[in-house]
Amino acid sequence: MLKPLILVDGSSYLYRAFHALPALVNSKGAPTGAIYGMMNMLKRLLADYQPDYMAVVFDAKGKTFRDELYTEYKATRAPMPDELIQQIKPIHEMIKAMGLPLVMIEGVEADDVIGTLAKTAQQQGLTTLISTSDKDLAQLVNNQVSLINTMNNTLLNPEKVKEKFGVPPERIIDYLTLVGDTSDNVPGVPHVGPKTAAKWLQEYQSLNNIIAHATQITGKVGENLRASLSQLPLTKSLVTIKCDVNLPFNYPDLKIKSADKKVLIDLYKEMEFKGWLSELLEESTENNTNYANYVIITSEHVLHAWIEKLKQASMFAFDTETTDLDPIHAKLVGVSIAISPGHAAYIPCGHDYPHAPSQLSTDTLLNYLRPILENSAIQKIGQNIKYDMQILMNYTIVLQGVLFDTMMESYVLDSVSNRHDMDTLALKYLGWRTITYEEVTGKGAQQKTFNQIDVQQAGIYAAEDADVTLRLHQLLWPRIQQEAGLKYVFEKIEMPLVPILAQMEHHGVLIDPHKLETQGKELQKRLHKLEQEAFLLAGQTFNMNSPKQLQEILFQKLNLPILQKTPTGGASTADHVLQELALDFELPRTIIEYRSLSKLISTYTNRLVEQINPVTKRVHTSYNQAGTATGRLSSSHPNLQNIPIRTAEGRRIRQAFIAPVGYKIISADYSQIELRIMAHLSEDPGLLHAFENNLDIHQATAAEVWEVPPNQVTPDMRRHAKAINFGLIYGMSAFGLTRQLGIDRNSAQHYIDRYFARYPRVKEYMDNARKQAKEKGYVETLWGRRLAIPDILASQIPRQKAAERAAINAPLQGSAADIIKLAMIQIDQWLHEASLQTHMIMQVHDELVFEAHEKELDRVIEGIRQHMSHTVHLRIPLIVAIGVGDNWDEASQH
DNA sequence: GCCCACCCGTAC
DNA sequence: GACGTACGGGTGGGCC
Repeated sequence: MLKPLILVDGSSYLYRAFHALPALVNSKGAPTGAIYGMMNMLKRLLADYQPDYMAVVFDAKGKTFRDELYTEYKATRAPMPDELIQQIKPIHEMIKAMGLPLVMIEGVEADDVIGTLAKTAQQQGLTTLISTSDKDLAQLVNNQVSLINTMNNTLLNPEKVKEKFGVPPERIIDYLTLVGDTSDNVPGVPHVGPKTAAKWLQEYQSLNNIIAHATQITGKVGENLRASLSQLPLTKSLVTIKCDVNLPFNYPDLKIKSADKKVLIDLYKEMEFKGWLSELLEESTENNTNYANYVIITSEHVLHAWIEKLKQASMFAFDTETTDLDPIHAKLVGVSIAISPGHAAYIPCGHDYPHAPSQLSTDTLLNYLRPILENSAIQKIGQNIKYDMQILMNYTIVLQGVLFDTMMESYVLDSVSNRHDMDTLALKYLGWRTITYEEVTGKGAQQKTFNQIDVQQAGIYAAEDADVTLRLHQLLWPRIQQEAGLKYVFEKIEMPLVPILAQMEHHGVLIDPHKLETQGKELQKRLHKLEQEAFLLAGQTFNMNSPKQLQEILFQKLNLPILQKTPTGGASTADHVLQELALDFELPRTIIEYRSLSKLISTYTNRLVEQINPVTKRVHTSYNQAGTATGRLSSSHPNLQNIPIRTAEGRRIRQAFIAPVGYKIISADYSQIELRIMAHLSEDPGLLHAFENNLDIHQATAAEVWEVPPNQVTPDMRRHAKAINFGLIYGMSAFGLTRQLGIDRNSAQHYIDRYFARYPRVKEYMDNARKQAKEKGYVETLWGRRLAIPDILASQIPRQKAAERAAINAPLQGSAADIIKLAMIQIDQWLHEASLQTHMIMQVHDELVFEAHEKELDRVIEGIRQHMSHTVHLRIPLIVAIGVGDNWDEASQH
């Protein structure tokens, strides 16, 4: 069988690669993401089909026949982004260097070149595979021509075209004529989309026949069709791909030539595609690979030599390999180190599959490493080193001298991109595709733990991790050093916090499982009763946990009014909707109660007990230090930052967070910290005055907005003022306030106007935040942490508005995060220096929780208060509310 | 059985 | 679309 001719729609792929893939840049700042994506796709095609003939076709300059026919053709298309333009020349060079025929014909669109080539090939009896992501090309499909979408590996043959569009390939032109193409600014019949077009074509077979029966088609779309009749021929000629273009070459010119490796190597170097570069170098020199200088150490004398090297080195990168992602359960399997780029070693100590080679024992290894790891004068680099710190704690090693964590370097440079794992960073910054953990261990049911992995294979993987960590640091650290604010945040906030979080996670929080189990059983009973009640009211049984089924019962069966839709168009059953319905109906009331209990039981009572470590009797959360866009921490497994507090039933969960015998729980939280930061940043006299005098801020706000003396503020006024204050922090609109307070739009707007009249500098702050985001693309915290606001220039207005709200909120939330992090660092240092037996065990954004020894209670409370209040100095005081108790709930009552 | 989008609810 | 930042449970549909 002859190999197929492959035609690549280069232009469409370049666009898709550009938008779908992360925006890579090389160290000179040149964008390379689209090039990388395009090359990836071409390499896949070559590997999958091993073609002899191929053409990579791009649009070229010059007006086409479509521009002549229709002056508005592609008129609404946004100009090509600069980052993409810069990548076009390199990708053309790279394609040529690979030996692939590059086709660009002035005045002819890529589609028409592809159509013509496919037709010619067919006449010669060849099969053709067109690689594209553009659906318009489906019109070319027949028994000898199919489309392949290399992005998701889907093949479109005639049957698949029918399946996808509802019409066969020979009707695709008719279909496209009816639907039109908004991206090319080609008009179809208004309000006719894929569904209607397919329906009509099934009914009338062809466009011509539809036109002939246009008068029979009823409704608004029928009218639209009749109104469009005169313009349909134009649309048809615009969407029809020309298959008879004059081509200045012959089929043999499309033969793939051998690659020019020298040119390719230079290009890969320029783009910093290190993985492909090493592949090529490996091919040409056989032995020069990235991994050539990785060694596996299994003898004491070799290890000894490396230990000497480490003592000499000014810094090194290291990484631990273990049996478990969860550091509490993990056992050490090996350690890797890198002392200069490419110069790395793996020391296995815990591989235990059948016939594993002899290794150093964990004890021997750690005895050699301990003096190095505990020596703070020897600088270490890690990737997510909090994890490695905890592993070493399990072996009583206290890691010192960790100055750099590449995960935190990445986070400080760009807190908005939410991936800071090593594989992502290596690709983004080094163009290096690392061996992934899954590639080594497999996944799903067959996944092995690292101790079962072949030592040789593990060695390459592990040594690469250390090597890449070192290289990432060498690239990222200079970028941080250039910016004083980022340097401060990295050196004085994030890195000192790493060992503190490691210690908090390691220490854990004591939980009383019996309390939770008792509560769980009670809740289960009540839940069952509520369920029976609901079934009676609904007149049938259904799954109360399913919003979908619930929605059918409420709005279809019982015909209750639909008060709000979900973002995807369904009828919402969210709490506030049910609250409203509950005024008139009984079932929603039952559902509300069921939901709140069901939430408690599934997320808290049951799950929390399951997550207690059987050995320590504690839960060991994991704080993600690089997880939020604003600088806050997040917590998971379990999430200790969303334990209920608002309801009595919820607070029973907190009662299960207990102190061990001889200890008490202390809870200390900053009062109104974000509003205080708003006062500081805006320098608004009204706000400053309120906080300087430690007034009840919501009462003071109410007094200002309603122009009454503070002592005449009613509870309702205060409640409204509180909602306004919170709303402000979030950049809320009059609409939002309307919904929050259940008042009409005009009153809401009036409140907001009054507020800004009374606190004019707050308004100024907000305008400035928007302005800075627009000008610089980011806003900053008080300490110079940068918070990117990428959507601020988005074309969709709602996204832009959301970005503006984020720009207002981020400096407030982020500065508060900076403050509490600084406080944690100071308090931790003080607790150590004073040799106190008190442990910091949780952080909940504006609250710190401690386990304090009873005999030092008074001293610790006063110390915590002093440190938290005076960590930083703002224009107004920071007030800290502190409570003590046998459990977290008691400690939260101040 | 695994993965993911969606809806919903908890915290600050 | 309408109030910022998170994590996570259950459902239900798609995929292998």
